[in-house]
Amino acid sequence: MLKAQFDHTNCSDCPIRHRAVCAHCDADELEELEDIKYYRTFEAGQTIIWSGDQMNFVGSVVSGIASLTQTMEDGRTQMVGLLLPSDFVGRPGREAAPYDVQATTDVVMCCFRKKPFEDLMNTTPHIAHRLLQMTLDELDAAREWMLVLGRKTAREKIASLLSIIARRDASITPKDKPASIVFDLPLTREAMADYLGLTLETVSRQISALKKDGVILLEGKRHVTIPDMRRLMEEAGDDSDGGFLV
Amino acid sequence: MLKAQFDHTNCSDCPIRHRAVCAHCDADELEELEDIKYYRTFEAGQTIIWSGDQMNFVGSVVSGIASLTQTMEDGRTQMVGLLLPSDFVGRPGREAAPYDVQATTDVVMCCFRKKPFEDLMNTTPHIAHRLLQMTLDELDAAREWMLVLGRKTAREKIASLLSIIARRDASITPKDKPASIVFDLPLTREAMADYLGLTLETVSRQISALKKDGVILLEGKRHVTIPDMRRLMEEAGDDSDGGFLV
DNA sequence: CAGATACCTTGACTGAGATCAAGTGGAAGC
DNA sequence: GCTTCCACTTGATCTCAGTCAAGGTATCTG
Repeated sequence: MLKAQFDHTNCSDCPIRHRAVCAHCDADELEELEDIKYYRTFEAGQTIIWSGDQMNFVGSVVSGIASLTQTMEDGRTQMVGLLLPSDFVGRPGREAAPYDVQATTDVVMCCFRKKPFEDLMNTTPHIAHRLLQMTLDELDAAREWMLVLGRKTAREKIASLLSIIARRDASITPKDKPASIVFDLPLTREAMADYLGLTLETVSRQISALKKDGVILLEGKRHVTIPDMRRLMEEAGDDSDGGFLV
Repeated sequence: MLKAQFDHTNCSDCPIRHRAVCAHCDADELEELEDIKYYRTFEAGQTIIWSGDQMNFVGSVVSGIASLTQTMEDGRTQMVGLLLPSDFVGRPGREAAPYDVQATTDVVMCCFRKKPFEDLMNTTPHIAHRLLQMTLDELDAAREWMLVLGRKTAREKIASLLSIIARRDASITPKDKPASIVFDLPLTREAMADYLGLTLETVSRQISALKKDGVILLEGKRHVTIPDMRRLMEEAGDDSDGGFLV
């Protein structure tokens, strides 16, 4: 069942080589990383790290999608981060994990044992610097999301999520066709609800409404076409051009 | 009107010396910082940085409280960060500011011109490392807040905010009296609403309700006493001991 | 093939919080 | 002392999203 697209073993062939925490490393530094890295795969639905657990590794998502979630005692859950390929997992300098990390799809991770990685960080400014930039980007994304959670309507929330996923895909697929964007939703309705602070019924209703109004086209339950990205952005409440990040 | 508690000019006397971005700097490094630093004061209500503006400085909050806010075209606003003394403002490596930064109370900032600070960061691992830790802390706080915004009830939101403010004060005032905590709210009802994703009427109603139920005591509109911190934490939905940061 | 399961949709009703509106209390200004 | 203003409170009503419930569809299993 786990058919990981996982056919490289050294960093130079790595699909996230130029975007992950190792992006700015030179050949020597990469060699040091090679020594402490190992790959792990996780099936969709599996928990990668439990909140409160000791973290003994950090690493990068190579392929697939993982999510960070917080859960209250009574079961209410909120997704607080979506980890895409090249995103970093774990926190140098902290013992215990603050959130659950779950594999939303099948996931391949490039892991580093925590202690050696921390040592390497202290001697390799390229890594520390890159990690700071990535963390600042994540902080911006988290704050962007706070606006979505705090002030947007259900319809705007769905549109916001779709536009984030669409934009991510757009950055991977050619940019010269901004006309119509096509992608598969990597999340179930329930996962979307957890991300958006909604119930899955509301998610379903709003997706149906956006479909009825022609903002999106649906084929099956997951295959989405955005005929007019500008229209979607308006529905999301992010007027026009304002670019924000995943 | 602006009576800044601002009676130091060199770093060794600085009240945030041990907690700000300069915390780990040694004497030599501090001297370099002294050369590029300058102080600015802002009155309550003043905007320190406008979203989209070129940022030509970064810096630390020395005293007072500032807030990061995002605003939609139709006027809906969401506060996405609360900056307390020692918190860092600005983002090395980015040109434009992503949010408005506003002085909630009178604020004193220790500013560094951006370019020299970036240069210094590249040559001073102590600063870069400290900034990474602070950014990771802020990211944790932002994600904690996402749970509040996405999944908590109005009453729980208010209790969460009060417990954050109480905990911050507790970390400044002596710890040996966990029995009853007293502080002044540094935010208007409207600012609380913007932070919590509520309306100011709902904030007012829930504060009244918590008062009526004996969870808090109010003297005037701003002076709060928490007779039983554990009770407040329960109301916030953060069961018992689970510690989280400002 | 029947039955189970996971994921999704839709409908009817409810309720928490928003909205609209009026009023209170205290400080500042004339 | 009176007015004005601002921050806040309280009440009445409305509405959006939650809750509860039923049903649909595709995939998997024995």
